[in-house]
Amino acid sequence: MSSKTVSKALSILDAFTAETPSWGLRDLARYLDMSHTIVHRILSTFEEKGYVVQNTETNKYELGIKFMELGNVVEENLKISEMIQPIMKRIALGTGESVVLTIIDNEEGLYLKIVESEKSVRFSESVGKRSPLYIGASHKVILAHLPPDIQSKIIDHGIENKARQINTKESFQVLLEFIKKQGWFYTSSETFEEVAAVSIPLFDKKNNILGSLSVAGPDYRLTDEQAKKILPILKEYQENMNFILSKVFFPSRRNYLMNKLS
Amino acid sequence: MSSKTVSKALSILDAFTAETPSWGLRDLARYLDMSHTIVHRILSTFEEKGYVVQNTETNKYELGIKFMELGNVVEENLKISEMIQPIMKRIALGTGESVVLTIIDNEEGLYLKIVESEKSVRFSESVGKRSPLYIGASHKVILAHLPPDIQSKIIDHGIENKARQINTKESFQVLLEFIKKQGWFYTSSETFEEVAAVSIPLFDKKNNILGSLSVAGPDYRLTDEQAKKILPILKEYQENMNFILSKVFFPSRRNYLMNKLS
DNA sequence: CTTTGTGGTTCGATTATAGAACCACTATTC
DNA sequence: GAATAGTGGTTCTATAATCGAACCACAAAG
Repeated sequence: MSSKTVSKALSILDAFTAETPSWGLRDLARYLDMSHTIVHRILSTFEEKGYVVQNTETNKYELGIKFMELGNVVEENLKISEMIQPIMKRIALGTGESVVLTIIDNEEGLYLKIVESEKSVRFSESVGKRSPLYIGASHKVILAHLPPDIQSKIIDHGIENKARQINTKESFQVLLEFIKKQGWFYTSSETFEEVAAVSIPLFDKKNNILGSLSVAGPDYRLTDEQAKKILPILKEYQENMNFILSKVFFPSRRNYLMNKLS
Repeated sequence: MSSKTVSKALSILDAFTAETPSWGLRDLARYLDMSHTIVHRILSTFEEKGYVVQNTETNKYELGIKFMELGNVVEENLKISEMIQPIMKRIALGTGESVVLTIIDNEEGLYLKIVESEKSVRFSESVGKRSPLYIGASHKVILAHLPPDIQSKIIDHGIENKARQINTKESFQVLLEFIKKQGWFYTSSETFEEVAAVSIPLFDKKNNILGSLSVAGPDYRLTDEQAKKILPILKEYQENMNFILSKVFFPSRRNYLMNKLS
């Protein structure tokens, strides 16, 4: 059994995103289809505890610095910066492009870490963004290694939302099979316009898919041919990343998706 | 009025720190002096919403990746990385030492951002750590610019906790006055053993203290004399930082401390 | 100066919560 | 190997916290 009140409180938190980082009380209540009274009470509690601040000029509510703290607790716990950063940095220097670590989290792909290239024109996106698994090389490479029943569910979801990446379910499944066999994938202008990426999958010790490692850059520079040249550099660090991620991602995290789908 | 249930839920979150990032159910309940039933119900809710994960091997609970996302929402909202990072990087390169941005948040000092030096021996601490305002250059420089009544309250708090930095209230107040007049401060082995730091205060447009900017390094390298050489580099960027932080920190954040103390 | 919008508050009827007592399980003790 | 003490997890009802219609006070717009 779970707590209704806490659940509502967390739904309120979920409303704060990079796109909508500040909310007026009544706006937020309408968006969540809740009474403004309860939203107000919960926000007051968050504010009391330092989790939310109210802009005194606009009266709008925003997430507090507390979340940076807690985010850091998670990051430290995962030891991401310590172990993975140096590898990603090396790949960024070796390829001259930005390097992206994507993981699978709750049916979606999540940019966990990005190390940017030194070049003035480079792929630069914000960590923490989620998107469905049928879009982009970094995500497709993950989807290709998921069990068929979960694949099927996610593809159906894509078809429902009329994803332009999917023609027919069958052709998409053939594509995924190809990606799985090839062991890497290249896309151009899928998730982001004019951005291309090469991705390889990352696994745990038992060969369960964990996420992917990608090199991303402007499509005029990161062409199909250039991607093939970059591939060996990526693959050079694949086992190393697998090893670290296996240690860092406890079974709990790995199974999270599976639990949700069962 | 605030919600008791949500308040309890947030107290549970507060228990997850860099030092204690994972908790067993009953341990946590004991620590919080709550019934394990309610802790369990709240944790289940957090888990359902992806805010907490349970390690399937140890059964212990940990904060979920969600907090990295929300932490990022806050960071994007504050535009810290975009605007402040380049300045701190320049100072780090110019001085060869790590650069620390500290802000005042709810009676305490909070390391908001650290750009590390390139040297192999360098000051390296985790962002998000809090400590009382009477310890260390970066914090004292903030305390020196707070209103007398708040200063007094914080010093009393330090005396209660037998802080070794404070001899008598009077002598400490004299020191703070000196720091305020001088406009900067240097300490060695205060917050961290063998670590020295030079700090300058940062203000908003109305000259309210917002935080401090520090250069920190090993005390054998960052001596008193070296600090004086570094000072001009720090001061060079002071107004620039003031300007950016004033824009970035809404009055809500600035007044947070004051509201709490009133 | 009425209307419609804020954010914030009040209070009683309703409903979700609290927590003792309970499993099922594991590890340790004697 | 029976007894004990520890896990995490669940059940159930008296009770206490929550919900939300109706209410401010205020601001902007018509």
